[in-house]
Amino acid sequence: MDVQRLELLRELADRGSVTAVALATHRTPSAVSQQLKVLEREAGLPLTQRQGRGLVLTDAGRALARSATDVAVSLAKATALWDEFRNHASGEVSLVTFPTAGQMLLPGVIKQLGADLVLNCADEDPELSDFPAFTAEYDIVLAHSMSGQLSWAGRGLSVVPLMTEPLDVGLPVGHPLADRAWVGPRDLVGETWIGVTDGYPFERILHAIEQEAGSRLSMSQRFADLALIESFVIAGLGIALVPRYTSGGGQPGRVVLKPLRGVESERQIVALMRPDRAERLAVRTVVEALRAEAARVQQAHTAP
Amino acid sequence: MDVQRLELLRELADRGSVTAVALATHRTPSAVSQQLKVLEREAGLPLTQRQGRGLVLTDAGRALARSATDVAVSLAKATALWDEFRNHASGEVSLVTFPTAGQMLLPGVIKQLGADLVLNCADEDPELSDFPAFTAEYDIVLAHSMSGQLSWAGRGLSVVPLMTEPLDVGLPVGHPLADRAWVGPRDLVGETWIGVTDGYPFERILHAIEQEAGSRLSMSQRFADLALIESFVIAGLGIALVPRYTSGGGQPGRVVLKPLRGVESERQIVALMRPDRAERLAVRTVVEALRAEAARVQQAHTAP
DNA sequence: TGAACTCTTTAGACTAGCTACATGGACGTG
DNA sequence: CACGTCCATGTAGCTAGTCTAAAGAGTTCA
Repeated sequence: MDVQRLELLRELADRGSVTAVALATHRTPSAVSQQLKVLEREAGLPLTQRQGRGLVLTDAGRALARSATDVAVSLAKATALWDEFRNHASGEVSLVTFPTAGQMLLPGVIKQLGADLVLNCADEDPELSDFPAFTAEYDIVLAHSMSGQLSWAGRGLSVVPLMTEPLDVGLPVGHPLADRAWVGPRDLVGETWIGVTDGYPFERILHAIEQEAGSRLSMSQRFADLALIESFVIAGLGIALVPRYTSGGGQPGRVVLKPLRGVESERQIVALMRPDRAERLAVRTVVEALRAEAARVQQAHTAP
Repeated sequence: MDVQRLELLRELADRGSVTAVALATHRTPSAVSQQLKVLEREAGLPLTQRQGRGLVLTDAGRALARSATDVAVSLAKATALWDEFRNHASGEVSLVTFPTAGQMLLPGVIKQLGADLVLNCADEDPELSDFPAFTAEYDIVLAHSMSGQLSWAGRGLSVVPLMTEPLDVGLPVGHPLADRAWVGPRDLVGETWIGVTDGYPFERILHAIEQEAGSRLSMSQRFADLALIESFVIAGLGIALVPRYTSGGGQPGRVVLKPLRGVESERQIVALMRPDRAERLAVRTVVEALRAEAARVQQAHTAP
């Protein structure tokens, strides 16, 4: 029984097609197909079956793929162990982030890391994204969710919480509410809102405000990009929900933030990983740096 | 990083020499040496070092070998899983026992097992043996110890308790104590004992009796083989400690057994295994059969 | 029906790991 | 102190397993 073949099965479970697995593992589809066939012959029972022009796993195949994860985890632990003996987090780590978290955390993280650890970052628009799917492609996926609502639980992924970021109400300078210490749902009725694109997680909070205030909010625009939203707020075209630590990325200091009370208004920022990749020393080092940086950012905002 | 190579390192940790590893894995010493060299180059740090004409592991090597066990365990779990899917415990299982346990349990166990599971048994004299060492060679090692005193704990082995067997005092027919319901340490002063070979675990109990009774026991002979001891008891040459369920293997019914009170007098019979081998479905099946048979034997002795 | 896509088959090349044999220290002995 | 023995390691060549490349077979969609 061979680990490489098991790994291939696991990749197939994650990626869903032989071609995708081949692409990901730098092989030809033929090689993958052959190896899966050998595995199946060794197992003595069908692990895959054709469906249309694609290939899907049988129950047995899925079960085996799941236990292949355990193998990968213990293997990763072993390599991590010897990396620790050399104290030297080797290799490259890839990471995807949604824009605001990247802007908030990554510059500080990269400064923390040593020269022999290369961190390759990319960003993806969060509205469109199925965060867990990215774990196949990247070592670390920075994801966000509303508090409590962990949509990716129970998928067999490692989840490391990094920070909880409050979502404030962003107002233009000179707005009637701008000299208040905080605002509540009832204060916000009648305002024009700059909303987020459908499916974006902030939406839930806007709905909660409507619920509390007992009337619908008027939504003039829908954007995904925070800097764009802020520019509209600054121009006096409406108010918006804005993550507290990330605000001001575009034009610093020109949006007035007011804490929102009466509605739970915060987002969780977490790192999502495949369990085996989470064991790599290099990955663990980056995650630790992310946590440290997140704590630093949070500290910097609460201290003054 | 390759699992096979890790496995080799683990074997080296267990067996202590390249030649032994080669022998055990059906390879030439050269092949083993080459693979270890590759592993060392991959690891980037020395895993072994020469000592005299042999080879010993460095600290890093030992640590890595330990984590190799985890890999082997998860791999064994995976193969066990697919054996379960076929419901078919495949292959051969090897087992060593000390004579009395074998006589008590093995015939019943082998009857329980299906035809497609081959159980290869061997026996070893317990007095001489370092039980854990046998786990390198055999899948299952039947071992015994006095209650509580588990000499093999913490060596990273799987231990499955099978039964606790009382150790009674064996008397010849017509002995003055033969009509008593039980005997205590003070009853035994002045008797001539047939003892066990030095280092044999029963010895502890004899010492405890001496302690309780406050005088030394006179020990006329020292044997390892139970049938031999019993033949001496039957001949009226002395009395002896005899495991209750195993007694009478030679000449049934001619030794009178009396429970011993006032001194804890029992032995634990356990199955010892390497953790990875313990995961194999075939091995688990045999262990289960052993437990069932042990329970049956114990039942048969307590019911009437 | 044919174009596009996916998996599989086949044939051939390459490479990793094995054996066989030779080499070089370390230990024990006459 | 030289000799045989034991153990690990180099070297050369072979084999088996795994890859690529190219053709084939089945499915989907226009």
